[in-house]
Amino acid sequence: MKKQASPAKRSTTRPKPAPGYHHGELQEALIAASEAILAEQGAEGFTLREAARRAGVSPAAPSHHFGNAPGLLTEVAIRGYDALADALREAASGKQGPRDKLHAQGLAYVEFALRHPGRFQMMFANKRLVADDARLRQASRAAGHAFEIVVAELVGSTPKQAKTAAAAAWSTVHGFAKLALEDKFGSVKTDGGRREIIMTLDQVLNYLWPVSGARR
Amino acid sequence: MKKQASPAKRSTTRPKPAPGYHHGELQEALIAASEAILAEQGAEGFTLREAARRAGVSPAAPSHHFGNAPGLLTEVAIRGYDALADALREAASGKQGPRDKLHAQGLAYVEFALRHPGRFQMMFANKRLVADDARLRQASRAAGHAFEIVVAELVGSTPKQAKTAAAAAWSTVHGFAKLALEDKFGSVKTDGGRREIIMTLDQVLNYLWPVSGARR
DNA sequence: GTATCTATCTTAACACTGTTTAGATAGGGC
DNA sequence: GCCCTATCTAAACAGTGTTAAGATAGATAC
Repeated sequence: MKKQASPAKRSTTRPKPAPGYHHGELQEALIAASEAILAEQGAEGFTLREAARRAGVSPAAPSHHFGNAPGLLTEVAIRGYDALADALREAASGKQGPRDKLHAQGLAYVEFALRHPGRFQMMFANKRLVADDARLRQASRAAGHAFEIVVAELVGSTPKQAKTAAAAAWSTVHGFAKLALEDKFGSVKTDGGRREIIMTLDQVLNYLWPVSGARR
Repeated sequence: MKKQASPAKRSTTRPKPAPGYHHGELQEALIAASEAILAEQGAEGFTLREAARRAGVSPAAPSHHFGNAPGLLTEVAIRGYDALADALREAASGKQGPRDKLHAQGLAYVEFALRHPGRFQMMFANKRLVADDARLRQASRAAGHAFEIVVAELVGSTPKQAKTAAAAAWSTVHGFAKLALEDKFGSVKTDGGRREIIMTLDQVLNYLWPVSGARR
C-alpha cells in the first residue's frame, strides 16, 4: 500500500538492488564485497557497514547470515586458506625434486601474500576471526599440510624431524612475507620494489635450502 | 570562584589527578597507559580514549602531545624496538661463537614477542603507526642491525651474502613468533604451551643453524 | 605585584563504527 | 485462500577518533 511495486524506487542510496536476494545470494555478495574492500583498503580498512553498503543491504543484514563481523571475516579467511593451499600445491606440482618443490612453494607463499595483502593479513588476525571455528582451523591446517608433504619428502627421516623442518620452512616464508608487507625489505608499493623483494627471497631460500649439492 | 581549590573534588570520574601535569608528565603517563593496555588487551584492544582515561585526562588531551593515535602508538613502538634491540644485544653478549650468539638471539626474539604480544604486534602494524617517522625507522633499523652484526660474523664472506643471511634469520624468527602468537604451534595462552613452543623453536634453530659441525 | 602570553587541558560536537531490538516484507507449503 | 518462516529494514545505543572553541594555569615581562 504505502509502497507500490516500483522496483527502481529503492535505489536511492543503494548501489545494487541485485535482483534475487531472498534467494541466498547475499552471503556471496557480502563475501565478495569484503574481499574487494580487503583488496582496496587492506585489513585495517575493512568495515562491516561498508561491506553491507556494497552489497546493497542495511548494516544489520549481515548479522542474519554470519552473526557478526568476525563471522563474515572467518568465511573470507577460509576461502583465503583454500586459495593459498591451491597455490602451494600447484607450485609443487610444477617441479620434480623436493628441494625444487620447496623452493617453488616458498616463492608461491610470498607471492600470494604480496598479491593479496589484505586477505593475507586478515587470515592471520585471529582476534578479528572466530579463531576456534572448525572449518577455519581445518582450512589453515590444510594449507600447512601442503608444506609438510614436500618437507617430509625432503627430510625423509623421523616424522618429528619432518615436523621441525616444516615449522622452519613455514616460519621463514611467513616471516619474510610479513616483514615485506611492513616494508622492512624496501617499499612493497612499487612494481620494482616487489621485484627486488622477490629476488631477495630467492636468495634467502637458496641460502637456507640450497638446490644444488653444496651449502654456503 | 565557581570552583574552590578543593583538590580532591575533581576526582569524580578521573582515576589519577596525578599532581604535576602542566609539567610535562602527560606524555609519559599516556605512553605508560598505552603500554598497559597493550599488555592487558593486546594490540586490537588499544583505544586512544582508554589511554586518556587511564592517564586521567580528557579524550582530546593526547592530540596536543602526539597529534593523533598513530602518533602516540609510534612513540610506544619506538620504545618497543629499543627494548627489543637491547634484548638481542644482551642475548648475544652472553655467548661466544657466532652460532651460539645467533641461536641465543633467535630465542630472545621469540621470547620477547611472547612476553609482550601486544607491543610486539603493534610494532609491526605500520597502518596504525606513523610509518615514515624518522625515529621509528631508525629504531627498527637498529633492532635489525643487532641481527646483522652476529650474522656477518657467522657468514664471514661478502656483505651481500651477509645481508641475505640476516634477512633469512630475521624472517625465520619473526615468522615463528607471528605464527606462534596466532596459535599455529599450539596454544600460547598456557605456560605449558609456551614452553612447548620454545622447545619447537629450539629445534627449528638447530635445524637451520646447527651449533655443532654436522648439518642434518 | 600586576598584566600578558603561551602551553596545556576541557567541553562539546561530528561522523563514524558494530550490534541489538522490534517490526516489515516476501516466498513457499498447507 | 491462509499461515509460517526466512530475510531484510529502521531505529537506537554505546563506543570510537578527531576537531573547534574556550577555559585555565605557569611563566614571563614590565
